Amino acid sequence: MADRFNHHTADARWQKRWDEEASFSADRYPDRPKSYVLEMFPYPSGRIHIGHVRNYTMGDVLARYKAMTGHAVLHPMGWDAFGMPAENAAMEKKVHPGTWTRANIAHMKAQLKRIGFSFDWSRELATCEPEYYGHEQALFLDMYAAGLVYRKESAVNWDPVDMTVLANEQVIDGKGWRSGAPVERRKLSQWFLKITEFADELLSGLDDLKDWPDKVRLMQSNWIGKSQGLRFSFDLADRSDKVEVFSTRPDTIFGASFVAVAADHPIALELAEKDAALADFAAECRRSGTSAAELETAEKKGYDTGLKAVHPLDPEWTLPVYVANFVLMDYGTGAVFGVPAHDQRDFEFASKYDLPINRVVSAEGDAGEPVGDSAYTGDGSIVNSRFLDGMAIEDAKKTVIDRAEAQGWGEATTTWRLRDWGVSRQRYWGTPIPIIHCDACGAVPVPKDQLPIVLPEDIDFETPGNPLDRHPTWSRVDCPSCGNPARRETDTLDTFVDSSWYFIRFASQPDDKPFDKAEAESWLPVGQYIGGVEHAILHLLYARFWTRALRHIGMIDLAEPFQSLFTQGMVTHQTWSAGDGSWLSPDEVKKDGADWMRISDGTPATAGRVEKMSKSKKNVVDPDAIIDQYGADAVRWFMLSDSPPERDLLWSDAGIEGAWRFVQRIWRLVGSADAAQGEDKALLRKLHQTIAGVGEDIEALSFNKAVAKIYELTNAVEKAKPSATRTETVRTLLLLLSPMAPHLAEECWARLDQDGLIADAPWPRFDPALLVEDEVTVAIQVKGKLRDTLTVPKGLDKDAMEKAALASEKVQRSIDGAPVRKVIVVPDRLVNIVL
RNA sequence: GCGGACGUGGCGGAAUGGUAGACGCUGCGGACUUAAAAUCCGCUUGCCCUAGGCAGUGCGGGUUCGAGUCCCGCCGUCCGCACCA
Repeated sequence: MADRFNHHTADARWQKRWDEEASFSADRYPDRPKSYVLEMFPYPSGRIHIGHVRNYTMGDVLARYKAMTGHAVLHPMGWDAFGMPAENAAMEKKVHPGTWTRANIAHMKAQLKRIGFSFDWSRELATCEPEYYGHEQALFLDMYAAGLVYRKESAVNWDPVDMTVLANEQVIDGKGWRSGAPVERRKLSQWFLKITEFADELLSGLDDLKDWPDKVRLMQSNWIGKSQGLRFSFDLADRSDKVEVFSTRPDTIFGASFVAVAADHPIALELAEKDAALADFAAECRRSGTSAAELETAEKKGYDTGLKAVHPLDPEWTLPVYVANFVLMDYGTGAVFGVPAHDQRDFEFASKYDLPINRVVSAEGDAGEPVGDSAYTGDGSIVNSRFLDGMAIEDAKKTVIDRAEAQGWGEATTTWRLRDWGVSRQRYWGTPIPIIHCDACGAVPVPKDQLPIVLPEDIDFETPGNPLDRHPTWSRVDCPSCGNPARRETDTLDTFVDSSWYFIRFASQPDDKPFDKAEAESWLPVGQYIGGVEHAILHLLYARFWTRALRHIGMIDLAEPFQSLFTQGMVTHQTWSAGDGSWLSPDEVKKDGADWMRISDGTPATAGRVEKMSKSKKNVVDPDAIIDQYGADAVRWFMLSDSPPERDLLWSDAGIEGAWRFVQRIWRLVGSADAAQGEDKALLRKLHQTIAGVGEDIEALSFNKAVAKIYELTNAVEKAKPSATRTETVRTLLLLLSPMAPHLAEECWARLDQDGLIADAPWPRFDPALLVEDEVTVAIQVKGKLRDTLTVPKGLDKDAMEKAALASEKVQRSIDGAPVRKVIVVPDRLVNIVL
């Protein structure tokens, strides 16, 4: 028997066995309780990276554990295969997006197989195939019929040189990433899903998601942004029309010092026709991207229209009306009133244009003096506000709203930060929207029997813009309604639509419909969903909405798709750079004494910060190379060790080598097993404590703690003398680590002549009676400082503990004759003597 | 700018308000070896260093018999911000 675990032969041997026996088929045990374990499916970018490995290893441990604890497990894998990178590759490498994507999928699938994940590959899917997106088109049409889909004008980033729509990430410092031309905001007619109709239930539904991280629920709640406020109109002096605004702070209405409208507000547009300077300013406002981060970090600018708005509570009081770049027509009413003393953005604006800063909320204990160099946004009571003076903020809000409603100039309104979901993309590599535009009939849904609407293959990426739009024949069709020549919709769907229901298709994949209701419901909701925290809002909110929309149209009886959510951290790595500032990859550098040098020419290299692994910084490691060298199990083990899974994991060579050593240690330990007799009580207790602890830790996804416990048990076995207990402990240890290091466990299991696959073995049981220790070590403190520890029988009563503590010589020395004022005793824990 | 999180030895981290540093890594010393690798044993928060003591969980306050943990205020880092996925 070799004295080393040979991962080259063992990994492949057991992967083949699992395949042959369909060990991970979801249909294998139809009578068992069902468990659905899902990791967020990857975008097929070309190669698996370590972040994927970490994500799927966590899911795999849970899936294997669930199988061992008697569940039928659905653990599928697929590909989020539509999206921009394929189009970029098409432009740069002159390869068709489909060819590129499918080649990437084949490569990445082979990579995943080498790691031994327990995926049921028979359910694999790729969103770029008509077998998937055709069903998505059917669902879109059902939602259209149910009134959940509509069209409206909405702004996009427009590159005037490339004549193309840009994604936010393609806008760099306000310029197109390829052309370098300043980006403009341009309005296009686009398709929207009515997610706002579900805003209330998406918000209240968060309360039921008890197994989601609080931070994700809070982020979603803030994103949905329900707020109660006052909607009212300012009369305009010398004009007959009004400006309608909404405010969540009507209590500060006497602190208002200006009104601001969006550059696209009807009043701004009208005035700009006669005011060239305003027209210039509005054009400048439009010369920026559409992203919120960009708009809100831009310098606040405004243009005084000369109009005056009349204060609703004082006809003598007028406010200047500005056009401002931070007010957007898409949000609320496209107009706001500014209260500089109590809103930081308004404060900056007022400071710049020399507008009054009237304090109307005073903090506890101040007299309401003017605010200093920033707005006051805290709690307090109302001042300088006539009939509101002295009220608390909430009372003042209610008073103003009541008066507005009584006097008829405004009304209480609930508004949402959440906006409807714009799903139109002016791109080729996405799901075609199954709509036909007819001059006579308008937008006509494609009849379902004509689905799928398949993307044309003969496209060209030589000229920028949407290839579907430029295709000579694809969009030319007859109207399904009147038969006259008409035109296909050439926008495709946001890829977030694809990922909003893939977890349902995994559970049920008939040919003739998106999924079978009963079969899907038998698996859903997903028991445990695992993915990156970067998806905390958009993907997860869209998937929650889509599921509710499916329920709304009667497709599935389910509100929440993901019962439990876990967001894992990133994988980070040291960075290195050369003298000229360019990044160096880990295999381009080596240690030179205390410093680093470049291997190629011996010039010094600088070790930089630890950062998220990324191609651009070259601090990536290639899973293939690592698996070749150390084997799948060492990589898996390292992914689970040390770092808590929700935090970032630092990749290091020392770490993976440590994991590899552990694999070999287990191999040697199994080789040392013998047929000795006799019981080892201490080891038996340790074993049962470990069985209980590891099970708990895996269920809580605290893999690093489970790993630490397995290390402790391994240490204990190695030190133990031969006994029947020791032999049994080695065998059980294999079961405990089999979800994490399955190839090693199978190989050792066979080496011990155990029957069958360890993947099919049941999880070991523990005896609760064996978990309890007879003796405990208690801390003895004097004035809160540790002075001694005592070992006492478990459950010793308080008086006896106090007596034992006072009997300690070290304690008496610390007390030094001072009178004891009080003694605090926590049974089985500590004694604190207070002087 | 707005929203959310995180911060503990040389490093990753552990710790129901109750012995801070489990477990792993690194480093140092030792055993084995002709030698090396592998393996095994010991030490590894800092300071004063003798039994022992003092300080210590990003910084500054507070609550408590007792705070890494709870509260208030800072600083730093990371994630998201609706067309990256």
